[in-house]
Amino acid sequence: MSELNNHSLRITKQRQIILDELCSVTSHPTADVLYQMVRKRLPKISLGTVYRNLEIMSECGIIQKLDIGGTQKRFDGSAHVHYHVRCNQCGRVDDLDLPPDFNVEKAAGKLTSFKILRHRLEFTGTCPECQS
Amino acid sequence: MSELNNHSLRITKQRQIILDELCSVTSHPTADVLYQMVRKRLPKISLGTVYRNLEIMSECGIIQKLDIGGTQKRFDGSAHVHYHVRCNQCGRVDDLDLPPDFNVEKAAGKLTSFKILRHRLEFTGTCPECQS
DNA sequence: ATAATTGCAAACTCTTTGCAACGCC
DNA sequence: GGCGTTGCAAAGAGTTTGCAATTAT
Repeated sequence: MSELNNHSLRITKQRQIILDELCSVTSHPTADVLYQMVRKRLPKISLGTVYRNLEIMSECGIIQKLDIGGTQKRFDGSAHVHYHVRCNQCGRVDDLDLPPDFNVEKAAGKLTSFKILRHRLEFTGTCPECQS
Repeated sequence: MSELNNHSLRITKQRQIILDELCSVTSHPTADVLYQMVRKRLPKISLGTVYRNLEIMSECGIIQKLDIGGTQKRFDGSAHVHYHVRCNQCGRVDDLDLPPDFNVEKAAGKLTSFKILRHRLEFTGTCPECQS
């Protein structure tokens, strides 16, 4: 799948608007939420197109696909490495800008015969709205 | 090894054998792999029963449901907090017994208005078999 | 006795895919 | 014009659920 990098990605209005909408937002929307957002500007777009483009853009490293707890994948318009908090009640996902700890990858590397490539740290908590 | 007693949970042979098989293994099987394992001892068991019991037992804290990358959930017969490495090529998941770092939860708590409850640290790497 | 649990199959949710028409380069 | 991309709908994968029969306590 990494040969997608060699494909010339065309700039279609669908792709542009999906990326626009995703980047316009600090939440980490699921594909269907993003689909609803995009439909306000492109009423005829299909959900399949949204999925296809999110897949392609995350493979190209333009965006991130998040595989956080919960049944649906979420998408992040920012490609830089950072951590996340997920609300155990409503599922909301926020960024958590703790500095990425790459030393922990070295420590892990000493405990396993896996060749460590990256790590993911996720917090579960209760968001302010759900605390009341 | 975990016990089923203590809850209002009945000890059925299905439940007992599912737990037995899960605990007999250091891998982190998906529901369908575990189903195949259990079927060798209980050929008439249904996949739904396996799913139902894994759900119930993880809710009771007897086992853990892992929501690691990949399309299927995985299950861990051990309920103690620990980290995991997942192979980016074959999907195999191993334990990684780095001591859980609860200080990171305190640090995170200072950066967010979420009330932090727990954290999850997962590594991605290439397993020995896939390195060749 | 009675309430939890089971097997079965159908339903459900999320995501992917085949295909003919379309549109960017 | 060529070929990547789209909309549509159907298929796929994984999991959950309704129900009547069964079983643990």
